[in-house]
Amino acid sequence: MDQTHDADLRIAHSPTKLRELAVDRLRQAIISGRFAGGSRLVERTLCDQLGVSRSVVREAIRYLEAEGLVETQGRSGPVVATLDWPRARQIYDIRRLLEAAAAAACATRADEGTKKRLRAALDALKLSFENGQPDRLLGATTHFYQVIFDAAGHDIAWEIVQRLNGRISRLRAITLATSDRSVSGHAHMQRICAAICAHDPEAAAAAVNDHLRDAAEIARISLEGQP
Amino acid sequence: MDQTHDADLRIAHSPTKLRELAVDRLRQAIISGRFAGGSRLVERTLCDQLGVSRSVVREAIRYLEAEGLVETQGRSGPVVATLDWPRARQIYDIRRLLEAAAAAACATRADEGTKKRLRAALDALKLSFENGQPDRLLGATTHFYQVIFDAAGHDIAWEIVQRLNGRISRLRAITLATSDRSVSGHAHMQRICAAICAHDPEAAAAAVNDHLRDAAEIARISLEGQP
DNA sequence: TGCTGTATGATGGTATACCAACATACAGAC
DNA sequence: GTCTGTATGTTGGTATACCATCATACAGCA
Repeated sequence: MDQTHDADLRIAHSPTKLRELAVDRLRQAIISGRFAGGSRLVERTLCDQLGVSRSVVREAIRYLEAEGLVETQGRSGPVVATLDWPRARQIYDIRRLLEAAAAAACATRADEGTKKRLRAALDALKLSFENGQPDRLLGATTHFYQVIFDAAGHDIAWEIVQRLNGRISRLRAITLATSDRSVSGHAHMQRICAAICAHDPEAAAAAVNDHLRDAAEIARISLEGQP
Repeated sequence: MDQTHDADLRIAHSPTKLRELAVDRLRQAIISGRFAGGSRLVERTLCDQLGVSRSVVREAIRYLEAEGLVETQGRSGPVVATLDWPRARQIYDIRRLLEAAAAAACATRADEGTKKRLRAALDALKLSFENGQPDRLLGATTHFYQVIFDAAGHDIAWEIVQRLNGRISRLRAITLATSDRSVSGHAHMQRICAAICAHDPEAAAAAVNDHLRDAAEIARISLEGQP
């Protein structure tokens, strides 16, 4: 029996569970700002909104708690996590370390396929800058960095970065779209792409560092309300 | 009414929930190897073992899934996560980035209190090396690094490192206790402590890098079975 | 009016019920 | 012995029940 043909028939993905749908829906609602930072997530209300039982809601909340998007204060129920500048700064710092390392690794090992995907992601990113929809901008940026992390083989770091990005999602939308920057977000990513395609890990890491430092400064102004 | 006295009466911590106890107990059982990598975690069996209902067990499993200690494969129930060398290497690499950054920040800002705590942690560590119990060794090492992260103000990085350490806990016990190292684990930490107390961030980061590189190599040999 | 006590409703924590799906054992036929 | 069909048991996913605790409203009293 030819093993190749067996593989074709394999059912690789199980049906999506209600729980998974609920987690995704809730995560999106938090990230999009529909549930603002500090707001209560009342289980029975969420049951009505999501159309599922409390079991599903509770399990979803446990996931999101572990991701840091939801906090459970001692004696009252779950609350959407809030974000102050000191914590945001930590998140930007960690991202800088992990993203710079991934860009450097990607620059070392990028093949033609990777470069092609990266340039395509950069084109899509340029379109979404022109388009002006923040969600598409976020999605395009995420995809750009995902290409880098995939090529670098940094799966676990990507998980961590995705989680951290979830926690600062509101900020990210603002910082990406901000036009009063000395160097645009798109220009930063062009530099990252160029350094990777030139197989220059140090330039790639430096470009990521610059990008994240800029973004962090805009975030700081946004959160602290003063330049 | 004196506000100071009000603060004394405040009930700061809510009673521990069954759910929290179950998470801790399960986490410890996984970390200690009682539930080996790859083994099934059957909900009803865990209910009997923990003496709680399925709700509590399920919610605990959701947390541990989000932490990466438990994996849920498509069509069968939760399994204790396994660890191969490529993933372990990623974890060591990420730890190196985060721990080196924390040590450098700690070296920059360490006050006398911090230095004192660090030296005390190092003394306790030396005792546990002599003592020979792996769990105490792990605990002492964790405490040493916690002092560093606290002083550095890197709370979020510490959360991430703790989680990553949970995933490689078996490996950590082995690498810490290994005696056929060119530089002992304790000696590495002495160097880290000395660099921090000398306010030398670069030396602190370099010492952490050396420590983690050594540990990663021992882990690789342990997982791949060849020097 | 302010304070206290009581009733009611809302909410989270936990236990249990129900069902579908899957795994395994067993009987019967060839 | 091998294969098929059926029965039974196990397990996960989801819904619901129960209870304790807390918050709020309201009534009564000084």
